[in-house]
Amino acid sequence: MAKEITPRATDYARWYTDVVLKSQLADYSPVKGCMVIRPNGYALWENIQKTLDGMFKETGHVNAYFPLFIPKSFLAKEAEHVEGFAKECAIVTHTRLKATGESGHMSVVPDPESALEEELVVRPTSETIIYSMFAKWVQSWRDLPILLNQWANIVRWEMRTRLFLRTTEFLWQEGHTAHATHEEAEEEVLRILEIYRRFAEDYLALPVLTGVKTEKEKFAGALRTYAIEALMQDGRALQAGTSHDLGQNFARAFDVRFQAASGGWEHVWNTSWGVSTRLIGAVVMAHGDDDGLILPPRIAPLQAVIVPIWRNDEQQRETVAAAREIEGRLRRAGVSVRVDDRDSVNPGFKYAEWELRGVPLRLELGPRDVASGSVMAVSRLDRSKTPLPWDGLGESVPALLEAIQGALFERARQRREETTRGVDSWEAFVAGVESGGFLLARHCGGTECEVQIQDETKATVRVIPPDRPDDPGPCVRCGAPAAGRVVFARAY
RNA sequence: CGGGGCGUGGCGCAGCCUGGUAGCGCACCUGUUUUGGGAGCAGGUGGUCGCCGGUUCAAAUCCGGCCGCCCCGACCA
Repeated sequence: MAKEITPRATDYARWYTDVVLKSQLADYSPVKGCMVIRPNGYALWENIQKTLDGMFKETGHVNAYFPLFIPKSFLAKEAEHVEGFAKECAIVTHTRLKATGESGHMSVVPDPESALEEELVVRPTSETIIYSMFAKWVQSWRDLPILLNQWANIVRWEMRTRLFLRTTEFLWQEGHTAHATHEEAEEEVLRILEIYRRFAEDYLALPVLTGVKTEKEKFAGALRTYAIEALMQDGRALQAGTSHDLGQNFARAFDVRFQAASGGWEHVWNTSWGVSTRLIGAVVMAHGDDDGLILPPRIAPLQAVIVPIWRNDEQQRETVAAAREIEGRLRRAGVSVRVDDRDSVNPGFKYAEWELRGVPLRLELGPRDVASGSVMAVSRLDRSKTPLPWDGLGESVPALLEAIQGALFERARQRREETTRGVDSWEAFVAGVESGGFLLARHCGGTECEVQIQDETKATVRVIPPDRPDDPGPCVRCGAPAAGRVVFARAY
């Protein structure tokens, strides 16, 4: 049929692209590297936003909005930050176009008269512009902490892009805070990391490892970067969220100072943290199958679809009426549900279409079910069927949805457990990288050695686990003494 | 930036080598029979063949130039 999806086993990358396009999460745009997030995809993002936004607000954060354009000079103020982002900034040089050419061959070019005195960078991230404002707003220790978040779009001119996982423009949230002490900032960074972990696991059903990034992998300008790392079905890791302890690096660059209770002037301690629309890609890759998306019920825009089935006009009236009645009950029970009563396609087509879109639960309602006062619930996970009596649907359906949520997480967790293992020799390491998954290996901590490993195997240190047990031994690559193990994998 | 592939109805492709009425599948429209796993039959709509130029009586096809996109690598959430 027209909706064929490349099987995962044939070509995982193509499978991913097929699923994203065919389930109508997104489409390619006329501009290279950019994508259109279609209603199916945007609804997912809205659910992600709603939940995370609530978690941020519960922990005292407030939303604000800073401009898209940043003075070019700002990017140069923090040494490591320039290094990290200079190569991928879009830059605005003119403020208007002018028409050229003759009729029939008209074109537009930047009007040389309108060249900007100071060119503007389209934000690749907002530390610089936000901390320039903090400098203005902070005077006293009483002004701290500042706990801000913004929902925004940003632009990073990457060389190679992939739907949701890496696009030129993407949507994200970026939290930015300022604190009086390093301890307080570090607490904040860990609080957010925990929010990310909880969100990934409890809502996206994505088991994640948390930990610290190495010097090589940390955010440009940070003292230290924490991250959550998820594992995709093909055995590659995906960084799903980061939380940075920025120390006083930006505070010094932008002169964000406050007068302490003791009277002296001190620089603030900043943190920044973010997750992006990449999370949608993570959900697709972690849970989907050869029939399409599988969405975790807690963030699925549509949790259940009711498919009435009929053979004649009378049955059609009967089953559709019953479907509407059930739809009403489920809505009152807080379930996101709709009836698919289209007469233009047959039930089999509807099954395939809703499976492609990842709706967790299908409720089939034919004459037999109407006669018995029940519906046939079919799980998107494994197509297992459960007949449910109409009485009690307000409880049985939410219970089934929760069961699917749990099973989805458990399945992903098992996949990770099965492909997470310790390796001690370089041979085992190389072979392990090839077969995918997380490798627990000793590493000396040297950046050069880490680069060497990446060059040779494409694997990188994903995280250094927190509170890792002492497990001294030789570095898996260079043999130098290592205190313990870190997590390696090939990553997206 | 390096390597590979591709631009032909909405989508996926054939035709190009060897120039001569633009074709197939899906989708779409109409009718009809269907409807518990992607329906059958009949009839239909829709294309300046990526763009510019050249050769020729004649170009989707041959030649030159340009543009764009996708995939693989280095950079990255």
